Amino acid sequence: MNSYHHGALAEAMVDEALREVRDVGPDEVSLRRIATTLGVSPSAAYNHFSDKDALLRQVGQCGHDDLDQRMARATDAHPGDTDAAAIQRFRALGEAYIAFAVDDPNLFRLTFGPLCFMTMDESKESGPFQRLSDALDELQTRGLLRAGIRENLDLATWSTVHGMSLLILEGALPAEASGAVLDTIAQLVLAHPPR
Amino acid sequence: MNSYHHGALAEAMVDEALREVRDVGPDEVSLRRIATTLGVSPSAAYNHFSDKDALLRQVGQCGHDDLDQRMARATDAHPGDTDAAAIQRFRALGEAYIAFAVDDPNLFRLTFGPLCFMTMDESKESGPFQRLSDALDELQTRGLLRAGIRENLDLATWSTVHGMSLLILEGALPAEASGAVLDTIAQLVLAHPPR
DNA sequence: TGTACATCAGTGAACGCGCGTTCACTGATGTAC
DNA sequence: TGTACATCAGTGAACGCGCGTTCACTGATGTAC
Repeated sequence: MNSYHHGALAEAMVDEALREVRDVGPDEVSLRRIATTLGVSPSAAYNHFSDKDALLRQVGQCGHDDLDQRMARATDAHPGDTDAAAIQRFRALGEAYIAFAVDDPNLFRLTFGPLCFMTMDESKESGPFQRLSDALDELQTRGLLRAGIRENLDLATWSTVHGMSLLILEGALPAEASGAVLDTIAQLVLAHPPR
Repeated sequence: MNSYHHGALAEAMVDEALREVRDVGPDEVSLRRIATTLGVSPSAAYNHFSDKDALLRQVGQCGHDDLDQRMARATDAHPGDTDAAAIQRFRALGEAYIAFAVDDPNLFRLTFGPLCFMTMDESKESGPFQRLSDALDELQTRGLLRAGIRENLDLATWSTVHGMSLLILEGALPAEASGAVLDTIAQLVLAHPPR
C-alpha cells in the first residue's frame, strides 16, 4: 500500500513492456521509459530482471502463452467425434495462428524473433506446435489424410502457417487471402477434400 | 583519383552497409561507423542518400536481387523439356530460397523485413514469387499437379518456403530437415508423386 | 587556350538525444527471541 | 508485546556511450565562351 515499495513491480513492468512492444515494436522498447511510466527509478528493474533482454523474454513468453490459448479455444470451438469436426479443428488452428499474428503483430514478431526463439525440442513438449501435430494425428487416425504424407507434415504445415503470417505482416500478402490459402492446404492434405 | 572526392561513395556505402548488415544485423547498422570505415565524414552520406533508411532499403534490394539470381540459377541447373525436369526445377526453387536464408540470414531478414517489404502486386511483375508461380504453371500445363489445386498454390508454397526459412533461422527447425519437408511438399502437390 | 563560374561532393563541428547499467545508499518490512 | 536486526525493494546520481542529422563551409571538377 505504501508508495515506497511498489508491491508488484515485476508484473507491472512486464505489463508495461507488453504495452510498449505492441505500441512501438520489440526493438524500440525502453527500460527507462517503462520505469518512468510506472513512477519508479530507472534502476528499480534490476531487482527483478537481470537485464532488459530478460524482461523482453518474459513478454515473449506472454505471446507464446496467448497463442497457445487461442489455439486451445480454436479446438474447443469445434467439438465432436466426427470426421467433419476433426477437419474443422485442424483448420481452426491455422486460423488462430494467423489471427494472433494479425491482431498482435509486434508481439508475434517478438515471440518468434531471435530473442525468444525456442528450439523445436522444447516446443514439442506442448504448445502450438504440439497442438498442430495432434490435430494431424487425429486426421491420420481417422484415415482422412492422403497416404504416406504424415511424416514431416507437421513441420510443413507449421511452416506454411508461419510464413503466411509473416507475409501478411510484411504487406506481401493481403490478410483476406488467408482463408483461401487455408482452403488450399486442406485440399492438399486431405485424401477426399470436401468440395 | 584525388582523395577529396571519393568517386564512387554511394556504391561504396552500399557495399559497406551490406557488410555491416551481414555482420551485426539490420538493426545494428551505423551510418557513422560506415562513414568512418570508408574514411569519410559522417555527413557525406547525405549527398547520396536522403537518410539511413534509404541506404538500408538499397541494401535490401541487393538481397532481393541476389535471391532472384539464385533462383534463376536453380532453374537453369535443371534444363530439359521433360516432366522430371519440371519437377526438379520446382524443387530447386524452394531449395534456393532456403539456401539464401541459411547462407545470408541477416540479409534475408532485411530483405523481407518491414523496411523493405514489397507488396505482392509489385513482386508479381517479376522476381522470386513470379519464378515460383511460373514453375507451378509449368507443372499444371504438364498435368502433373493434383486436380483443382492450382489456385492459391503459389501463395501457399511461397508461404511454406518462407516460413521454413524463418523457422530455421530462429533455430526452431534444423536446417537438415528442409530437404525432407520439401519432399513432403512435392508429395502433396503432385498427382503421382515419384516414390 | 585560358578563364570565370556554377555545380558537385566532400569537411568538421555541433545539436540534441536517449539509452542500459552500476553504485552506494536508504526506507520499509518481517522475523527471532 | 517489544525490540534488534537481516533482508528486500526501492532511490538518484553518474558513467560512458553512440547515434542520426543539420549547417555553414570549401576543395575539386567540368563547362561555356
